[in-house]
Amino acid sequence: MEPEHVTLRDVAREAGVSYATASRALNGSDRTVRKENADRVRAAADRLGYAPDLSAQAIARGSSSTVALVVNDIDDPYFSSIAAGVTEAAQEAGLIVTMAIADRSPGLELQIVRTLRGHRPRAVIIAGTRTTGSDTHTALTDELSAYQESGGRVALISQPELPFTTLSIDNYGGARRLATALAGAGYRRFAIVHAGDDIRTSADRRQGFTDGLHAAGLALDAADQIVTDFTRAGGFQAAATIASRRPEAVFAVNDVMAIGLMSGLRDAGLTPGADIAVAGFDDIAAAVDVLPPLTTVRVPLHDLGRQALELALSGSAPTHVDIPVELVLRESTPKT
Amino acid sequence: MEPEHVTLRDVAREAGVSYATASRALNGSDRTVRKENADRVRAAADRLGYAPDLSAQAIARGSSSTVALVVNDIDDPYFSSIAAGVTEAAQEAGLIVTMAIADRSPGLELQIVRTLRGHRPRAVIIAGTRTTGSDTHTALTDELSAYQESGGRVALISQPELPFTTLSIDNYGGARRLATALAGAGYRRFAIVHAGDDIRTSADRRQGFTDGLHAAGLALDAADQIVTDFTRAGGFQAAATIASRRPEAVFAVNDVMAIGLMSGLRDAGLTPGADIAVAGFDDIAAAVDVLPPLTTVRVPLHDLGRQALELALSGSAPTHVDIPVELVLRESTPKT
DNA sequence: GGGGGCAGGGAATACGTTTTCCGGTAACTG
DNA sequence: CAGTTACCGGAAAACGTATTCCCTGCCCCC
Repeated sequence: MEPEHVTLRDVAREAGVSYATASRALNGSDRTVRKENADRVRAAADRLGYAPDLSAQAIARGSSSTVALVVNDIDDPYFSSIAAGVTEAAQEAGLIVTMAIADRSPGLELQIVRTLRGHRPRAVIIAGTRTTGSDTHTALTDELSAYQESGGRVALISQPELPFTTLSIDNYGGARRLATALAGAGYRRFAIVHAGDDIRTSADRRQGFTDGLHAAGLALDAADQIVTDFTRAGGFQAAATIASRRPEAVFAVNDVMAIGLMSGLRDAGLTPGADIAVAGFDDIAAAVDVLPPLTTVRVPLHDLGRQALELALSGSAPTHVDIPVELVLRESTPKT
Repeated sequence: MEPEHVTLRDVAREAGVSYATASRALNGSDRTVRKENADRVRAAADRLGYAPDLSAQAIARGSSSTVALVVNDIDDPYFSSIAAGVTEAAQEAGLIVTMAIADRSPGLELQIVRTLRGHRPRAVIIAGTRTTGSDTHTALTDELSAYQESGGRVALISQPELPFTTLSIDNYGGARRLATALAGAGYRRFAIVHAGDDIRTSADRRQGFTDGLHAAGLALDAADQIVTDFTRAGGFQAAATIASRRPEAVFAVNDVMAIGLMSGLRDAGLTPGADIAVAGFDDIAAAVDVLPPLTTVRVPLHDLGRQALELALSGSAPTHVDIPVELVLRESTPKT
């Protein structure tokens, strides 16, 4: 009924050799095995449908063949692009990805890292929304340090305040250049839709944008800085306030918020791109399919995921890599 | 320098008990251990930063705490929504998800399933694009059968021709009802943008749609059935042909294709919803953010992922579950 | 006070691999 | 032809945990 797992022993018996020989024949060992025996073993393995137990391999070899990935929300294109890059690179390296979703909760993130550590992954990649100053902050640092000291690799995405290898998106610079460009295009009265400053990414982008405006001699009223959720729904909700303030241009600190905002504005009777300019950040795939196409700042998310894994696997000392971004002007911010 | 992993033995020594006792104290065992000892063990574990080696646990217990998930492209909202549902349910069950990306290649999918089997996951969920009649088809069936017979659970999404637990989206019925609705709205000349019939999902939706048209007394010229890739790019490319044929309404067999098509049409000087109606299938999040909002057929992707995992874990005999879909008429197909 | 039960601790074994060590055979070298 | 390699097979240890089995000591009951 339940044919217990076919094990290396079974293969060896079937092939008429010791299981040491079988082991050597089936995976790359430095020891060579006579061709005839090797063939017999492989044939037996095929016949029996043998698949090596990766847990047993991991424990015997002392290192597993997995990498751990923590994201906030796999259904958000920002994270799914990163995940795609990480997974792609992992598969090329013959590694398997274990993925966990932190649901934007630092507590959950910490708990996840704890659990994942039990897998003894070769590397752990965290693409979270680091919130500054929380108490779980140091707990996470401790956990990752312990992991790193026992030989694990860590790479973080956009959390430069932690003492690990980090890939930093140029959030500040990108937002600042965006502000400069919009001011140059003739816009004068702005609003910004952002999340709480405890979310680093949001805070940096907001700061970059306002600094860019200042440099152009423009200021931003507090009432025109609308704080909401870091999601599409957040952007959508902000539309009501924006509609009542009627700025000439709005910067939403990421594309999903910007897209939600555009839908919300339309519901309020305003046409994005005509009545009001809208810009976002990230250049997710959907940015080019909304109408009007969204002005944004391109972040090479897919590559970012790739690089994060490659950097982690390379095993270099903790380092910081700056990921350049690129301004992408589209019709949502027409020249005035 | 490299403090080797702290193991159960270390914890036991630190706590002054045998490691059998430590093992019993740290995870739920049927055996009870004196409270004083249990506390000492837990304290020691905390102090040393002990995390149980899940591989070792898996091999000792004979069952791991992971589930395997295979998707075609995590960066596609269809799959990322499913993945979100699967992962959510897995985390609630205390399980960890290992994810692999098959990149729409049956061969790769097979290879992945082989590798994943080595993890001895509690369940494997496959959300692929089953292509009918390929030679890897039976190889995959064999592989999954072997896995299932050794105690594993399998759940597939929309691949009803395989002898495993399957969640079938009502692709045919949804597309057929869509056709009926569009015909009822007054459209007469149609086109379909679809993928090759080797992709079951595409074939079923195409068939449902044309059958629906037939029932309404309408027919579809072969030249109005455009075959292209099952992706946004595929839809985009199809726009040129559509623009030259100028049907009144186009059905793209999924939303990402429909959205690509809309962008392509616009580039060709046609306004979707005004010059030409467009409908898709899936109701991905972006469907409501494009302009005009996309008429589509809603598939509860997130729930689908959840159910797939729950069904697999429940361990019932292989069964087929029908996932109902819902027509969602939006402005991309205005009443004529 | 003696016997039976039971709670709980520890030694040892099992899990499925890899890898070290040992031994034997065949092929070279001088 | 003897001695040294090179090659290769097998026995056994190791990895970190769960679990079985045994043993001790205590409590309870008659």
